[in-house]
Amino acid sequence: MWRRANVSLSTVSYAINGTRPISEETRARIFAAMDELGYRPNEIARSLASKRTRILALLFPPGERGLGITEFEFVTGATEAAHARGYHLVLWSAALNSPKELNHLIRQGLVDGLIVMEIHLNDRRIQFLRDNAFPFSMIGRCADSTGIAFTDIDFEATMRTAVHHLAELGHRHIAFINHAQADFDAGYGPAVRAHVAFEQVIQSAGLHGVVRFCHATPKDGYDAYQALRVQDPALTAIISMNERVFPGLLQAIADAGLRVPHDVSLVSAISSPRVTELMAPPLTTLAPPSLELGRLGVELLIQQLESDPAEISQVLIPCALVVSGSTGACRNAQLTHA
Amino acid sequence: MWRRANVSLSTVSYAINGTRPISEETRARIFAAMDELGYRPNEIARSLASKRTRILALLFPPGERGLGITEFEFVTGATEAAHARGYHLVLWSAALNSPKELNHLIRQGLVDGLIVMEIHLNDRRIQFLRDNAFPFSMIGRCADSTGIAFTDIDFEATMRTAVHHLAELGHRHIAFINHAQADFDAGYGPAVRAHVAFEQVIQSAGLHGVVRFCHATPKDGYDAYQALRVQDPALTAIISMNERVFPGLLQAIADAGLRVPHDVSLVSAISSPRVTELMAPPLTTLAPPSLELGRLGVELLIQQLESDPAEISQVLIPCALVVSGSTGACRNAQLTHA
DNA sequence: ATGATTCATCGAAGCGCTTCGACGAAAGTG
DNA sequence: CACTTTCGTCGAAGCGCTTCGATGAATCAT
Repeated sequence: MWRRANVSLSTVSYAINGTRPISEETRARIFAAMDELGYRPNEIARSLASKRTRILALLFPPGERGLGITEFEFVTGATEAAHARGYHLVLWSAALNSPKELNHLIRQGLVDGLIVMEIHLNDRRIQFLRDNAFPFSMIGRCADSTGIAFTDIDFEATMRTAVHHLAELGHRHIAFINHAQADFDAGYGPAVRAHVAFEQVIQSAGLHGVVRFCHATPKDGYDAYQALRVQDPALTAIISMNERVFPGLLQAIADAGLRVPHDVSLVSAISSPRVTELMAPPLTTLAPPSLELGRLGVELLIQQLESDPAEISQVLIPCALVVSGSTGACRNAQLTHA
Repeated sequence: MWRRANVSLSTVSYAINGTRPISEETRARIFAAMDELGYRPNEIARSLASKRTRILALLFPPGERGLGITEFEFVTGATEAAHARGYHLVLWSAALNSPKELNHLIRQGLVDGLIVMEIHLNDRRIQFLRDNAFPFSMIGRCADSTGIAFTDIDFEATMRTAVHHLAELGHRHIAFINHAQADFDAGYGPAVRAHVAFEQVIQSAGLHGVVRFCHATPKDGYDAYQALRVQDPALTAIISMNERVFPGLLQAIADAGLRVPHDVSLVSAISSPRVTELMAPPLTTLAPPSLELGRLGVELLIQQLESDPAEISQVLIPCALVVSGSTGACRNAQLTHA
């Protein structure tokens, strides 16, 4: 007990948590004793007594989409934000993304709330959490996200930036290579939203666009370029959601006797410049604000947890355009106008 | 209370934990009631009572070394292993890598043990944990790792694989591009061990080797190649620890009127094929067993925690050689022999 | 049969905190 | 100056489990 500072156990608690007023003199005595003895309150005991663990869980994506750097930065950003707010972050991985598994985990009472990522338009996990009124926030969003705190990429603004960048360089015929058809059909958020945004922006800018789904392999990238040329022979620029198709794309372009960016401009959407700068030429990239998204995922959850009438915020952030060696003036700006 | 199954609270506890024998019939009744009511024992309460939280912390590396995929896979592997063993994994990030911060965290009693990564030869964190007899395992190892559970890349075997691969192709003059001098001087494990291993393997194979430190930028890669050519004009192969130097390396080689792999072979050591396959040509790579290392970090810690006279294991795993387009037969195999 | 074991179960005492109600003492009110 | 407030502190009652010692029933050896 806290005979060391001549106060009762409860007084120590009040001093640490600021739950009740404590005289300046007593508080000082307590803190002095605390670090004299190197004392740290036991988190587990506090959690049990207060019914708040100050532990958050990040629901981890399953396998391997993209190169993982983006996801990794979510984790990094979230971890940092959590620490900054005095919370701990635990990782819950893929397999348990079924409602049943999820149920087991949240019933354990280990965490105060969840950050969910890799959201699909109709996500069973989200529906489950909502039904059970368990606190959570999303990195991404579903079809109907009313009343749910989330942060996501602003796909519309991002696509507008990409298309305008190309349009300013004189490109009129632009292709969009999306994730695989299966991802789109499964309602994977980025695949659907970027698709919709692309068509919208192309149309309102009066440009000519073609779209195509593509698996994340060089081989499929190669085939995709050939198919696209058939779909639109006047094609001079390509925006791709998946960085792994570029080797194939570049090869196909070279095989066609064309050069990047002289004949064809390339933009890598939603990927890390750390990766795309390795390619030759280094790719113009729309870099997602991954650290920020991770950070916000945590912030929005904590806000919801700590504000009395739970506040729900929704934040969209566009990707940053990093212009590099794969985009340039359209070779035949006049021709395509005709 | 557990009137639902007509047993006492303690009997339920024994049934769940297997702490004492329970008749088959009673156990069945208990489990039936459990999932009828959707009951999950409260982890926090168990932790408080049992003084074991079944939570492990992964001490996260700070900033940005490499492209992060390797580190990310540590995290993924560790998370999965932890779940498989019924543990939770929390992330503790960089800033708190000082002993003082670390002390605060472990005194909170939140975690049973630590997995530490990005180990330096003389790591203050390790010294601190050892002095305080706090359970931990390392991904990596320090100068004196006796009595500490760790898993690490087998740099010697890895380097042998790389050099032999090149030697079989006829290369006799091989360069090694290490991390930055500062990392080496700071005793960063991979930088030091790979370096030593390279020189050792080169010597015992009777080859000619040159080594060089290099910052992780294309610009420094470019300069490094030029300097290496001066150091050894007969150079025909380069092994680099850092994938980010390759664009510069490739550029410098092209500027010298040479081609990869026709004139110069390139090997990317300790990096992800997922990244190096994006380059042109795709790079021959020594892929670290990252998932496995993450998994083992957890396994070794748990083994230590659960075995009665704490067992300490140490496991080295070599990188896998993934041969790709950047290595080929040495152009002037005969010439260099002279 | 009878005492000695073993087996399955129960009740009670914590684990180290938070939080509620209470209680003196100092301060404000008419 | 008696009377209500406010302030700072204390003791005790849990939080939901694990674990220890104990108990009664069934099993075993003699």
